Amino acid sequence: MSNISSMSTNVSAPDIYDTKTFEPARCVGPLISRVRVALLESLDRALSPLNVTSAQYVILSILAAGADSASQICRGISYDAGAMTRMIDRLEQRGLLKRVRVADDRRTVKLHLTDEGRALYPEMRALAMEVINDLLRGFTKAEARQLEDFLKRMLENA
Amino acid sequence: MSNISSMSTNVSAPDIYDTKTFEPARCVGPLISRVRVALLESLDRALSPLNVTSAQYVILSILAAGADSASQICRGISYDAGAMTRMIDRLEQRGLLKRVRVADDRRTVKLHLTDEGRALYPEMRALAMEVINDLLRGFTKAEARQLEDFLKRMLENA
DNA sequence: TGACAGTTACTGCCTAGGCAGTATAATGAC
DNA sequence: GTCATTATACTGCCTAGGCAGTAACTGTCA
Repeated sequence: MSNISSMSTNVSAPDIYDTKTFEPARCVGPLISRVRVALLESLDRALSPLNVTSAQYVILSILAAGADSASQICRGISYDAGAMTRMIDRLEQRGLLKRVRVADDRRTVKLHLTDEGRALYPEMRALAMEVINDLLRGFTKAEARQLEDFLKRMLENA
Repeated sequence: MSNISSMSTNVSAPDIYDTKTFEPARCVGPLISRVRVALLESLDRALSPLNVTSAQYVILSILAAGADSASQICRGISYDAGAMTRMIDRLEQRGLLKRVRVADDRRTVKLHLTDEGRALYPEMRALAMEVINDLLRGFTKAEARQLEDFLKRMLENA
């Protein structure tokens, strides 16, 4: 039993990996990294006809989900605030959103999709969905739900 | 059914996400990214007493698994060759490995762990194993194997 | 009211990966 | 044996995120 797990619970399941058999290059760590790279590459490829990067899509999808300020988005996905300022610069220059200063709190800038952003977002979303469906090709829905559950549990453990 | 999946197989399971219910911010994509960030943060924290970063550990673990040249490692983990040159610079400066020019192929530099690297690696490996075990806290071994299987299948789909 | 802490956005600086181009060395075709 | 192709490592340039510091602003509480 690892030190870390014994700190957080004293009636725990056995550890998954043990010193004898643990192979760093074959465990879930590298697998997750490689899946993420593969996903982002596919996503960038799929979105390139729209002249949008995967990183830009991520921000827009959070905006579309209801967030409307930079700090809100940063908190939501643990994104650096400085990087966010520059990301918004790019999205604004690309014409997908605009900064709107509001009177009731003059620190914040609200982020509004432009007409082009609003028109393009459903296409991005459809392309992203295709990419993920393709990555999950051959999965049953139950397996996909279980994968989501596993990932959520890992996040809760972190 | 998505265009992409219908291209690769014509007798396929139904797509996991559909246009009506797909929520970009809640699907497996962001989950995988966040798990990866959480894993790397924990790993950096765990390795910091050894004055080693998670990225450096990754390279060393591949060396320890048998690879011994830069290009081999780059191919193995899709790592940029230019970035690798500089990564090796840092690892060499840190005293964990050394470049060794060999006579039979004078293009390549073989990478050898130094005594310090060889001595430190088992500690890194143990710390990394603890981090991953902690992230998988509460998982049964069967669940962990299934998670590995899911990730491998996604990689094969990519 | 006014000091003060917290929030928000932004900027400069640093690090690190991606990509293109280069030099050297090995390999293969003829 | 020579020449074209490929492999390997490296370099310069670009982009982008992380971090620290700053300015403007808000809310709180003495």
